[in-house]
Amino acid sequence: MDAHATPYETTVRDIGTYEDKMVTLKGWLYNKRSSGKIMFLILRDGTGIVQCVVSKGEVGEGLFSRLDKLSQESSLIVQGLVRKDPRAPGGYELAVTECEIVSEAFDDYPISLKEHGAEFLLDHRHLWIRTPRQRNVLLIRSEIIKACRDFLHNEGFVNVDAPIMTPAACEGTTTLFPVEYFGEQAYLSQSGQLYNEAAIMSLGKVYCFGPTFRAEKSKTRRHLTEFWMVEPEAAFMGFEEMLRLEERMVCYIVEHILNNCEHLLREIGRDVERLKEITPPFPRLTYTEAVDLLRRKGMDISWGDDFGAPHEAAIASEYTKPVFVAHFPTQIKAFYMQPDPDNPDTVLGADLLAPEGYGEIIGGGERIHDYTLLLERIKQHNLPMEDYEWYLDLRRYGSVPHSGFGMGIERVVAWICGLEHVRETIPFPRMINRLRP
RNA sequence: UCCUCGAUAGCUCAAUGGCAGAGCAUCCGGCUGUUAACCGGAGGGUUGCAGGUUCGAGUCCUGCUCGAGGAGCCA
Repeated sequence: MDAHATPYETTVRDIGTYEDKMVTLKGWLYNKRSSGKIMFLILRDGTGIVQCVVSKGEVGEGLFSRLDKLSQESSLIVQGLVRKDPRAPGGYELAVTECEIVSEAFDDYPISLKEHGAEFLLDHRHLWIRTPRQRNVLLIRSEIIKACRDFLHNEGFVNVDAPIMTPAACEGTTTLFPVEYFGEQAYLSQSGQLYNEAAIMSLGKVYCFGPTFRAEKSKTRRHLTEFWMVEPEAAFMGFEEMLRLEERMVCYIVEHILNNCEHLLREIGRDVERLKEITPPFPRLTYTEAVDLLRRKGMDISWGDDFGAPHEAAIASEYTKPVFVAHFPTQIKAFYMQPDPDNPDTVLGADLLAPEGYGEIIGGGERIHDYTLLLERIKQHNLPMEDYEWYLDLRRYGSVPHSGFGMGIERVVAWICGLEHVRETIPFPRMINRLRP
């Protein structure tokens, strides 16, 4: 192939299929290493990173010196010959014949290839996401979301989306973000569950997938104020059936990521062998068994206490797979939880705790379907009756047993990627003291 | 809201109460196979803010601001 042939337009990902052919690549200058007469431009294009070799003899004095002055993150259209070379990272490199500088970047690009602190990186999140590691995490997030949707559609679930602006608390527990709504007080949604319960009476099996908002002043590596949740809900689905659905869904996601993103995981240093152990069935504990386990481990907890983060961590550390903790005491759970017929002091609710210290990734359960009992619980919890009339309608007109759960996407991404903090799992994290960029 | 820790060059960090420094980045120069390239040179500072102790404070004390980790709450 001679250098004057019309080049193929391609991407770094596919460059191997164009060995010894002329191609053009469009991207950004990630790094540059330069010698007197030979220069290495490290180009990234969104699909990968490739080394472009520029020799003064090949491109001439003029282009060589212009490229030699090029600043980090300048945008380029590079033309050259694809060569296989063991010295090149990735195995292939581009022998540059021509290069068009699309836009020369200012020479003070803040993200260097050296280490930076969390605050600095978050202040520059709009640029930080260009780095290979952040790109990989966002790609894996995208694939996890795709896997959730594929799985649920394969299982016959219909996507219905719940409103973001709502008149009242879903559970009346966590702090909500207030929004002024034409003179009325509204709140950003903290869950789509109640609306899902309406939708299943129309469609049978549904899920919503959207952002949720909690104004809690949490300052931990597991919390965001704006996070994404997938919430499946199904009519006639019992508690046991729901647990098996959760198990299949988590395994499907992990399998999808191992099949499609294993190289991305390895690049960011994830031990993929730990993920290969994620197969059904998941271990199960009742709340009562979990309390016994914690007491045997010397922790100070009594039956009826809610679990804190250290308790969850202690339970999860006993297993290499996610573990269900089920049948919590009624008094520490939400008003809509269905009592366990075998033990009315507990509910048909379960949390799924991820391994390796990532904590709760799913919370769910069977909902109360009896009108009288639900009415009683709404009164017990002092919830504003007028806001729940429509919810009670669902029990007045053809109520059926039903169950559902919510899975926090960022926590799943953090677990699968093996990240220290959920702030890296979402393009632009919102936290207690971070609204920008 | 509480507990713990921190804040020094654009970035990451060092400096026994005694001259404010290094690496990277930037700019200038050198180098034909670099791998977070390397070598030489230059510029770059209200040590978070306000007080205090001291002959002398980046360093010690008080208050404040901002941040990090954790708790509570949760997915």
